[in-house]
Parts: sequence; structure tokens; C-alpha cells
Amino acid sequence: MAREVRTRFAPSPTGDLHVGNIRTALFDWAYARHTGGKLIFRIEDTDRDRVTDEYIAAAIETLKWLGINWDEGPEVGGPHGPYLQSQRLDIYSHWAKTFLDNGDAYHCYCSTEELEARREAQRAANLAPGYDGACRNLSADQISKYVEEGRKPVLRMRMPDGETKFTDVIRGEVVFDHKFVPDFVLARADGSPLYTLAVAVDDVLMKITHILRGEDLLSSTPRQIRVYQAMGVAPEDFPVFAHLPFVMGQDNTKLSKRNGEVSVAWYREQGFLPEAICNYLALLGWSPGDDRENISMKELTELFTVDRVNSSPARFDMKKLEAINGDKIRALSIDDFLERALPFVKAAGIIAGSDEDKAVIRSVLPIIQERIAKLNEVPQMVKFLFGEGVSIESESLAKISDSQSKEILAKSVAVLEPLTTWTHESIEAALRALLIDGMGLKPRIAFGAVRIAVTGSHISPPLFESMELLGKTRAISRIKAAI
RNA sequence: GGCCCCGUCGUCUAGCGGCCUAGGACUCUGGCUUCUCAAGCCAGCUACGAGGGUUCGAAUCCCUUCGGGGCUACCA
Repeated sequence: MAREVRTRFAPSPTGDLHVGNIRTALFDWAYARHTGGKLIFRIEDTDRDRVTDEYIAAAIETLKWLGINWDEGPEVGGPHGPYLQSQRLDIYSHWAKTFLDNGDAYHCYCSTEELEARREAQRAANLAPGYDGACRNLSADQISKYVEEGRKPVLRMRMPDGETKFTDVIRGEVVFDHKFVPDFVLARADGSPLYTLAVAVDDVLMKITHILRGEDLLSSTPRQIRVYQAMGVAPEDFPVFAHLPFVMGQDNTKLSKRNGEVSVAWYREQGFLPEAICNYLALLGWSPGDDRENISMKELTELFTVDRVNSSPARFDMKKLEAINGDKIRALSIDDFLERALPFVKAAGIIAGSDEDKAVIRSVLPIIQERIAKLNEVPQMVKFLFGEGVSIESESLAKISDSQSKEILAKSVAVLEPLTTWTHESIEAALRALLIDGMGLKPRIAFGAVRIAVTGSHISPPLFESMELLGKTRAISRIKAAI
């Protein structure tokens, strides 16, 4: 019987979770859900100088917001916890000692300076830089001499001669000659574990069956496998590896803070919908195989398979994200749209949040829904509905300063004031009869003037609907004010 | 430098030997629609990095080359 799939997302939160992390998390999640397996969420915080509690909390919050949930990990717990590596130090110490006792690992007394000097020499000689094995077979005398010098040893894993061969689901068979995989450090001189130790130990102990991660970790796979072997794991129990292609920035290097917006928090603030971000990211390095591009989270779990993941890197394209975001916004029900838009309107200081204010926003949402691509555009579109008067943008003001515009506005007031029913139909009928049929004006000229007077801008939601929502009194007084 | 990964329109991709004079999406350009802006609809531009093979036949397989990226820490 096939083992139950157990994937894991194991970030090292040294900052806000970024787009690349999320793409990985999304694939891990989708694969677990697709197979009916489990997603384990683990925090790799062995380097506590760089990982803070704030970042960890933010990572959890971001994942939840995106709709990525986990079966084991922080908050939910699980049978293989704890899920923060900083709380698993005893476990790593145990294995470090075991490796040392078994001779799989050894103490290395070389200083950082010595190592660096030798690496430089290797590089200069066109050799593969890496640990030269100086401390592999130290005699008792040498060791005591080093100890007397006050040197503190790091724990280094012994890489035997030979090669490591494994099948990456995305890249096929990959082989690394150990000549290019030097003995690597497992634990610092102070005994604290490094990623190389912790990641492998945890994947084994947490019974991870599939490791989907960034391709930058491809070359560290032989080291990880070496640890599995030292732990006594049988080859058939090794996890399956799948190294995901990078998400690249505009300059075609791995997406980072330097070449694009990477923080998911930033995208959230800009008004991108979580389902749009996930949909877009899912399409970066993966496709369902047909021409579908609008994919919900549920559909993703149904369609996602690792063998459909691309091996080549994908460039992040903000334009496409915006297009998808616009589609998702248009697909929202009005109530849902309202809930999502409200925080942006409040943050802009347009409303305080009374039920009355919400009702006004809700009334205008249908006519602006297809006009925005991001939620942060909502405030600008709805603000004309608040306040008695309206301040007219300077650029627009110039367009209604001429005498013809004044005439249009004045006559408009005259036909609007007698109206007994104030609906967009009645308003349009009155204005059309006057300006288009009566005065023979071009609609864009005639309605443009009224639009500026009423909304304060030459760009606005549909005019007649806007006037209806604004109410007769305010609409007319604004027109008068502009004359 | 060494090792590894990657290479289809500007971008994301479909394609896994004939269905490809290479399809879709985003972008861009033009048009239609139209009260502005959008949305929508239609049309157009633009790609198999190069060179060798294998084969009746290659975007698809192999080799070389060029190009891009990653790794090369007591970071992850």
C-alpha cells in the first residue's frame, strides 16, 4: 500500500513571507490536498539571530489569509511536534552525538580564517572550493593540541567517496559526484544545529514523503540524503524530491527585494485578493494542461499534480496578476465585495464605518466593480458620494471653465430641478432631451461637463447612476456650485 | 573558476515524433460598442537560441555550442 502523502512547507521567516515562498507553500498545500495527504508546516528557526517571533506570527497570518491551511504545525500541533526547530534542539543534539559516535561525523577544529584561506587557494587553482578534509582523521595528539589552543570544534559530516543519485520528480535523475560535495558542517562550535542537520532529521522524524521546495536547494540534496543514511533510513523510505523552478524578478534573476515587490503583505495592502494571488502563482511553473487560467483554490486541489510542474523558471508579471485580480473582483458577490473593500475605504478616511456609510458604499459597488483591478482603487471611486460639495480636480476644472460649459450646467439645473422622480432613467431622459436633442451637443462634451461638476473628475462611474445615488439635492447644488 | 539546473511569442504557458504554415492568456497596437473610465467583442504584431545529427518526418530524441540562472557559509 502506498504511504500517505505528507508534504511540508518549512520556511525560515527572516522577513515577510515573499512571493516565492508562497508559490512553494501553495504547491505543497495543493499536492497534499490533491492526494488526500497531510501538509506539515514547520518553522526553520535554527538561526535565531535572523528569525524573529514577529516574522513567524506574520507568516502564519499570511498563510491563513491566503487560504493555505495545514494539518500539523504551529497552532494546530500534531503528533510529530514541536514544529519550531528552535524547540527541537535536544533532538538534534541526540543525532549529532549519534553521528559522532558512529563515525559518520567528526570534530573539525579548523578556524574560519583557515578555511577561508584554503578555499581561496582552491579557487585560485581552479579547483572545486570546499572543505579539504583536514580534520577527518585527527590523531589524539593533534586533538589535544587543538583543545589546548582553545579551539572549539564544529561537527562535520563525512561524505564518503562515490556519488549520490536520486530521482527528482520534476527534473528526472540527478547525480552528484561526492568530489563536489565536501564534508559539511552539521552543528556550530557552540553545539547549535545548522539547517543541514535539522532539515534532514525533521523530515525523517515528521515522516515527510514528498519534499517540494525551491530549486536552490537542489544541490544540497546529496547532503540531506547523507544524513538520512546516517540515521539508518532505508532508501525506499527516503522522501521523494521535487525541486520547483524559481520565480524570477524583472531582471531575470531570482525574485528578491531588489528586483520587484516580493512581500505578500505588500500585495495585500495594494488590494490584491488572496484567491487572485494564489491563482496567479499557481500558473507560475504549473498549468492544468488545457487553456484554463481561472482556477479556484478548490479546483487547484483537484487538478494539481507534480508531473505538470515546469522545470524552467518563470518571471513574475505584475500586469498579469492585476488582470487576474480584476477578474476575481468582478466575480465577487456585492456583499463579499463590500466586506473586502470596506477596510480600504476606512483606511482612506472616507468613512468611519457606520451602517449608513456601509449602505452608501454598497449602493455604488455594482457600478464600480468592473472599473477597478485592485481594491485600493475603491476609495477614489466612491469618495464623491460623501460630503455636500466636491472639490474639482484642477485638470478637470479647466475643462468646464469656458462659457459653453457654464451654459450646459445652467440649463441642466433648469431641467433637473422640476424632476419629480430622481432615477438614472429620468435624469438621463431629461439631460438627453436638453443637451443632445435640444442643443445638438456631442454626448461626451455635454455629459462631460455635468460629470465634472457632480463628481469632481472627468473620470467617474456612470454619470446618471452616480447622480441618482448622490441624490437630487446634492447633485443640483454641485452643478450650481460649478457654474 | 568548479558543480548543478534551465532554454517555445515581450511575459506566463500548451505541445511530450506526424493533429503545428505552433494553440491559449497577459501586455501592446488598431477597430467596434459607448455619457468619461472601465468592462465586453473583433482583428493584428510577435516565438520553437544556434549548429550538427537520428528519422520517411523534430518544437518534440541525441550531441555540441551559446545564453540565462542557482549553489559554492559555523545562512536557509
